[in-house]
Amino acid sequence: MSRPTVNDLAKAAGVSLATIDRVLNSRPGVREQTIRRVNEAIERIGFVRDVTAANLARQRRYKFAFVLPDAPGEFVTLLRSAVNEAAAGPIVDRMDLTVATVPPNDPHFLVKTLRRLGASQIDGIAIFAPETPHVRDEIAHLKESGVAVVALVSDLPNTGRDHFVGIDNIAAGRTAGVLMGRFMREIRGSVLVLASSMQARANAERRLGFDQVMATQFGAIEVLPSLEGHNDPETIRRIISAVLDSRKDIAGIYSVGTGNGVLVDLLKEMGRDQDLVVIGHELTRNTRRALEDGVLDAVINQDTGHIARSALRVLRAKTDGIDILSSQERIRIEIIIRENLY
Amino acid sequence: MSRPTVNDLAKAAGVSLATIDRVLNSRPGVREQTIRRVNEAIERIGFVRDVTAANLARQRRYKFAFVLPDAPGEFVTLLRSAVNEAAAGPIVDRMDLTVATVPPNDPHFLVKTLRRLGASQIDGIAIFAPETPHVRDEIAHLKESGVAVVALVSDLPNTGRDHFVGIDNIAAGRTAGVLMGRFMREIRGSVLVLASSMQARANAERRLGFDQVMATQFGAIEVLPSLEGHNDPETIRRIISAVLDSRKDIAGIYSVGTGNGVLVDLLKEMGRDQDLVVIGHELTRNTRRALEDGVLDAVINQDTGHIARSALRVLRAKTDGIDILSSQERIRIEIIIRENLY
DNA sequence: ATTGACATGAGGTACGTACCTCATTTAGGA
DNA sequence: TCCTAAATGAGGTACGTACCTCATGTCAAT
Repeated sequence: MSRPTVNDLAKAAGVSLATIDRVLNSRPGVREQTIRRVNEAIERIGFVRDVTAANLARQRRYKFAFVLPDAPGEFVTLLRSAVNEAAAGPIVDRMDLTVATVPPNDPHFLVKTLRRLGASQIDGIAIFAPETPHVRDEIAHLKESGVAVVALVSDLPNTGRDHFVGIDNIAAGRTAGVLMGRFMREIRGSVLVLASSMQARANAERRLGFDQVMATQFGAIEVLPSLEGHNDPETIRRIISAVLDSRKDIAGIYSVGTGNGVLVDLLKEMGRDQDLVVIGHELTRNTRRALEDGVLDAVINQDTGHIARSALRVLRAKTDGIDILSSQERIRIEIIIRENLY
Repeated sequence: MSRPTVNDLAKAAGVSLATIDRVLNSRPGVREQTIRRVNEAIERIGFVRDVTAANLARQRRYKFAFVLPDAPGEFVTLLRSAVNEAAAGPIVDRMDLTVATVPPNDPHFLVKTLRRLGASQIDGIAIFAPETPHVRDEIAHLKESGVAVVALVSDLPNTGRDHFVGIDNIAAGRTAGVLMGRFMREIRGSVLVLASSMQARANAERRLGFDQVMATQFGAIEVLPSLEGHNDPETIRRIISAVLDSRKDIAGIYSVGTGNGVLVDLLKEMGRDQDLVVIGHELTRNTRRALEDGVLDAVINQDTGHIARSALRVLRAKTDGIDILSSQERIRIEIIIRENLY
């Protein structure tokens, strides 16, 4: 009934408390056969370390860091806010949390930041950055030092990171594609695709998923080549209005990334805010308003609050060597329309 | 920098540790002015009780119970599974969790169950049951005894419960309505509405939301009176096929509750599995398969895992007298199609 | 049998807080 | 001023575990 303690475990293994401590904390000076005996007793009586008591005894502070890009996009701002909100809640009990910002296209600076963090007795790092060979190497070093590493939003699949907290962007693009095709009354015409830059892996994956669905399920709709707005309002205005002016068959717009404020304003000015199917990503202040105004028909969202909390839970679990609850840590591809806004 | 302890607080308030203990734990024998002095010191130095250290000292076990209906529906089965899964995870540290089952239409048995739980030194109860005057009274008693009460899935708005963990079913119905209208290529014809029973408050609310949207945004679509299947496969088959046979203008089906297995099978048998827009609720094994097969076009879901964990977090927070993180505890109205299945 | 190195045990203190007992102080009334 | 009741302080033990020191035991080699 009651939870077995280290005293129970010592009795069960036939050793002293000091030996239990040595085995549990991998201290030197214990024979293999004694270690085996203790581990068997752990299985036998179902001993589970009381992590909160241990943290009290050792005055444990978990040192975690988020490494976020210093990018102009709204999503990063939202993510930073979410990290700050999580930092003010119960999840950070006994945690020291650092947020490090790196320029988005400077792998050298990123590596330097990771190195600095690695040298500061950090327990875990959540990284939102693209994968490069140097990043891969640095993460390998972190792993060797026993630092827990979580890839945030954008996976780092070849780095040996402990966990990925984010969505499958191909599936997100597919989701957008299905909604685009289903929301159109007639399967004809063309769809304009807007992205900040197709260099970003997430954007490329979303476009790929979108194309898959449009080609297989809505073949009579032509998906136009991606227009790159580079987060520049004037560029976005120029390229979008040029296409809308020259092609009369545009039936929908898929905005692959963030930065939807300019797009929404432009559609309103052109009087095209109610006749196109417009689908974007990420629930920001701009996309919220656009959903409410009916300019945006749906937003494919990943909840930054869930992402921030999940990263912290995973980092803590990895540091403590305990299991995570998979269903809790699976970030959803959320479809948001006006009626289910939250 | 470091977190103030009870020793720091004693110094700051100019009293002994024993007095601090008396004030913090509301023990008798402390003058009002001393209490005031301690509370001012708490504000001044930002003392926050270390709940985990206190729990260790007092060998605290939280005693929580879920009161669930013994109903034949899949959703309750899913919810029970979710509670069991949560019970196997880290969230139940120092918790004793009980699941009590009550017949769905027996308020008397429910009240008896609540009374029994209330008499067992329970700290908190999560209740999935309809609100009746007797239930209201019993919850009032529980509240008087300091028991935390969370309404689960179906709100108990006039009971003084501490928190509601669930979705707004009117908004869920509206969401279904928007998808129904948007997924139709032509705004005409009629929609068949299937419910287990319209007596259930959730079902009535969903139907209300659905009607609101259909009437205001898709007025040329006729929404038929609800058909009540009473969770009986034969009844469901009979009433659905009768309508589908007699009316050739049926363009969509809205299934308000659960129990979609029979509906899906029948549509397949009748060869109507690909030409209707079919929208249902709750992500169950049946609706998953139906989404994958293309019989169901969308499912409006509330994540039972999130609900179970949220209830436990809220009950624990209420018992400890600390704040909850609102954004974490807001249950989403999820739109699930095949591409964003999880 | 003796010695030395390694393994293990015993006992103590610490973490922040709860809770208990008994001694001391304080405040108010006669 | 004295007495009494109430308020407060002082000190100790407990929770489960970490971590330290030093004493004791074990084993292998000489």
